[in-house]
Amino acid sequence: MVEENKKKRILNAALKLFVENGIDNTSTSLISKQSDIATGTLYIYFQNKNDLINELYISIKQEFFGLTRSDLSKMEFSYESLKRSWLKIIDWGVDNPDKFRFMLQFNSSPYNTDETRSKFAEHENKLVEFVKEGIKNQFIKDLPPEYILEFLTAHLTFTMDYIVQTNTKERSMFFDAFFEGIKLYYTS
Amino acid sequence: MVEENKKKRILNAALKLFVENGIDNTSTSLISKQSDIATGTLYIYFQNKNDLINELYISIKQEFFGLTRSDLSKMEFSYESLKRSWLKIIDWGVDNPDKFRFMLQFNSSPYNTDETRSKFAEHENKLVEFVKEGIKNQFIKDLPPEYILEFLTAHLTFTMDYIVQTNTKERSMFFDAFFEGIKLYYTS
Amino acid sequence: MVEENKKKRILNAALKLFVENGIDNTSTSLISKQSDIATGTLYIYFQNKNDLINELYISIKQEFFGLTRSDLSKMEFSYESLKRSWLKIIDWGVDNPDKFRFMLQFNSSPYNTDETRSKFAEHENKLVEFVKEGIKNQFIKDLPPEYILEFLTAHLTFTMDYIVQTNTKERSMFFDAFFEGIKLYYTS
Amino acid sequence: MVEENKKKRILNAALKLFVENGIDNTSTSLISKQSDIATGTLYIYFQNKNDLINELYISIKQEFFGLTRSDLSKMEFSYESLKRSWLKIIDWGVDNPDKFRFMLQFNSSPYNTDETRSKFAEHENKLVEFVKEGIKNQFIKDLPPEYILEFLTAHLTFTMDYIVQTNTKERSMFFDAFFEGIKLYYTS
DNA sequence: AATGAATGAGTATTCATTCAT
DNA sequence: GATGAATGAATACTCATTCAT
Repeated sequence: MVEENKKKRILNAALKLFVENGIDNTSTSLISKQSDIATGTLYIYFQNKNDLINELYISIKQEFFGLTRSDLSKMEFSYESLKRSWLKIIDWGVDNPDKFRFMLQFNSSPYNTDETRSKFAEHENKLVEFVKEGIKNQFIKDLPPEYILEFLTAHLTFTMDYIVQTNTKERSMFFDAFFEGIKLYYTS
Repeated sequence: MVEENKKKRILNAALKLFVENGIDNTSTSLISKQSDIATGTLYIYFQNKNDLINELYISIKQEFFGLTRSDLSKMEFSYESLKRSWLKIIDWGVDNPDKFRFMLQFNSSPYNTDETRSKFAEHENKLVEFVKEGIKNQFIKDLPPEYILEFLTAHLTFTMDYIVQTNTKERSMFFDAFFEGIKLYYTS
Repeated sequence: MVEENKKKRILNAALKLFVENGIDNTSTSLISKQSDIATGTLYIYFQNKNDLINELYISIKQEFFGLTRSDLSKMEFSYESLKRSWLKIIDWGVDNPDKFRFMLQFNSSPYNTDETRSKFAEHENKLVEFVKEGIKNQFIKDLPPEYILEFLTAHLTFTMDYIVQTNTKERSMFFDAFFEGIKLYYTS
Repeated sequence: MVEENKKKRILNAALKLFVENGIDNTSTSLISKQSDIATGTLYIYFQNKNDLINELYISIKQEFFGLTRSDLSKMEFSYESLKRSWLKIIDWGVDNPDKFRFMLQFNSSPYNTDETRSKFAEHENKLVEFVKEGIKNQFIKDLPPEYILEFLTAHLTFTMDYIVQTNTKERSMFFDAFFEGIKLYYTS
């Protein structure tokens, strides 16, 4: 009987070590040791190191996208709805700093291939639609939707970082610093 | 006489390979080959691989900070002055995509230690002063200056990326998307 | 009750895989998979991989020697009797190319130990007697009987190979090419 | 300066170990140890283990074919000329039992690919021509030339083996056992 | 200063075998 | 008997670094 528990242990150990020392400076044997399994056991649960890295990333990214998936399908674009999602993500990042750091690390690594990216195309499309609606309804500026999404991601990322490092309780002002940059001021 | 030329060749080859394949997937022997020198020669110019990586980063980061150094000391905070610096940096990034990519890669890698960061404390302080002045003079919101600087960095980074990838000529709208997020709207 | 059927399945799968990929490039786990049994089950029927290899060889060699066993005990040496046995063996090899190939592979491998060879001493002795009779009765040249037997084996082997590869129907000429080499021409 | 001597040492150690324990039961680290070099040094001289195996085979096979190359181009087919070549090969095999054993081992291994075989096509063709001439001039039977060559090879192989094992001085009778099998008896 | 052959610790991965269920 | 997850020693190969020339 495959112990799902053991796979979890491997992924947890890998996450911790990857964030601490970098992916390439973490040997599979160290992961095994930290998971309290034999070197060969890792290869029962993962075809190879690359697979482990990818599976870890995908599971985290899915969790990440899962945070806002339900909101995204129902909600209409508004300051309030966007802010609610934004806060959810920030809270998750503050609670899961390793997962969040690993995502960053993976994104700017050679492990991040087109193939991996394509796995999340569907969700990306939904996000684009969401932003387009905001533009059409004149809530936000007519910037390229992809630009706005990358702005959102970058803003979330460094804000999360800042909150974790300074341990501040501040949230609203940070969100506004983003939103006021993209919002459309009515010209009468 | 140490041939400064040869050192440059090594750094150039390293930069190219690091960006293409990642730092850890680039062997020193490959760098040597691409630099048309013997494997041992690299170790005349650099103590070890780590040194080479750090020196490369430092030289690029210095070039990067150098872009705005003179401006920073003379100028007073204003929309125009900030925008001018912002544009300089964007232009540099568009002209030197490898340098810019490497900076990103390095930043989110285990090579980025406190020691490396401390090398640029002076310049960071100047930037903080610059921002504080903007806050004091009520040009921009009373956010933590460090937060604003990280915002600026993040915004520059992803905007540069976006510009490089889409090859767009647009600039002003992107800068405004940042500036309107932090600017202070007078309440009379 | 040990399922003799299951053991057969293992041996058949092993034979096929050994011939296809070589003994050392065939893992016991692959043999298990091809036999539709669990990895551990193989070790109920065989003490270890070495045992499996040896048992497979012995069973095939016994089948091989069995082809001519009855003939050998009754018959007197003659061109006809030798040819009949020779043809039987060729036919068997053409019908069982995998068994024949595996015998070759095993023979020139480090698995072929003195211990294995000694298992067939009795049959070898009978063969020697058969050849000695042919020499005594002046049918064949006075060469060392062991030499003649190895000649016979070598000739059978490469001829079988040639027949399998070219798919020829020719037989007699090939046998004669051997027999005329060892037959004694009467000098009156 | 590449020490050709060191490469020789590796090839010699490999040959010895391959014959003793089989190719697959000989680790590259053992070869290094026996050659008195570091594990990594082997990979300066050979791209990988497979390369080492192939290069070893090719060098031996070339030596082997070299034995008779000059004879082959000048000589006309005759009992005497064939016998002279045959004796040269036997002598070489008796003097170089490891090389001869390795050739056998390699031939019936999965390392023997079409690519390797193709390397010697030219020499094989010359041999075929030589045999064809013998057939045309009615020295030997009208058997397929390829069959005759395989016969020759098989006969040389087991005869060499027999001579090495029994340490006999006999030669002529063995050659005749082959030649009388293929020679054409004139029918007037 | 420059070379590049040599080093050997370190890496990902395999696989025969065991044993609790 | 049967299972298959688990083991860990062993393997081919890499690569940062050294040093005699």
